[in-house]
Amino acid sequence: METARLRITTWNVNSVRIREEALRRVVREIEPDVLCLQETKVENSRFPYALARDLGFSHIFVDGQKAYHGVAVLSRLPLTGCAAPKWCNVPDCRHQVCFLPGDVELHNVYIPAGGDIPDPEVNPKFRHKLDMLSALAEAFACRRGDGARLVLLGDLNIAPLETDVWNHRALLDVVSHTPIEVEALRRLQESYGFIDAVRAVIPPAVRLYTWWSYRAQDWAKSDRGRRLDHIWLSPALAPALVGAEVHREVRGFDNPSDHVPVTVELDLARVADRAAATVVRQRKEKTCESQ
DNA sequence: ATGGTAGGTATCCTA
Repeated sequence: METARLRITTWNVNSVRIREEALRRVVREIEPDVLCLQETKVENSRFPYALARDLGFSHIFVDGQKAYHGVAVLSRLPLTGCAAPKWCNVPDCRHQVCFLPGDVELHNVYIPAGGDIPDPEVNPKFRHKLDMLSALAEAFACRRGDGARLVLLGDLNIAPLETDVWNHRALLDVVSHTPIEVEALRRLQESYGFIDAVRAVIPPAVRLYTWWSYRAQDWAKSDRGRRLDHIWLSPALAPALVGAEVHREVRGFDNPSDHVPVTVELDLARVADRAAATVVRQRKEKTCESQ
């Protein structure tokens, strides 16, 4: 019988070029079929393609720029329909969309960190963060109910739950956990009815972090983390969810990123015939175009 | 309460 299991991992790698050893170990230990990276910090022409191919990823989709941001999808499976949308009239490389076999539409997203001051009137970086979230929400709201098999993942730079930060009260006015951001993230999630795959597996009552500052003397001992990296599924794909993991141990690797990988495992045999979903989606796309 | 580290780039920006 044909295997329908799919392991998809997201990781803010904080420079793909300096992370070769950690990248090799992550792929060896996690064995993702699809590895989505953020903060690659490299132009496409200088991306380490040979390393990616050596790790078994023969399908590589990059959208990078010099020094800042940058996203990449490394895949063992063919990628089709690749696009790198831009938002808010900003040329940053922060979003990729592509299709995996099984009609799975993958969105690799890197939301702006937002700077230090949580006020959009005085801080343009915070304004940009909120604007990109609302622009994405508007785009997905237009498609709501189209039955697509969506995965939206990446560094969303927001920790929405009280248990997603080491101290809820202390972080209420710290960018990444302010009520205005949490509300903006909630609106994006609700725009299409996305399911938080990680919290569907690991209960919200459990403290869970994906990022620890480089500035701590001992990140593991102080454990002042935040859950900034997420994997969401559309309602049509949610029944395929069979597992989710946060790879905390990766923060303890030599020369680590400050973020750790997050993985979901999907079993596409658990979702309905994709031909039916495709028909619904095409009908909905026509509706949106005519508006 | 403050400042702490890391990566890329080219001397300071971003996270």
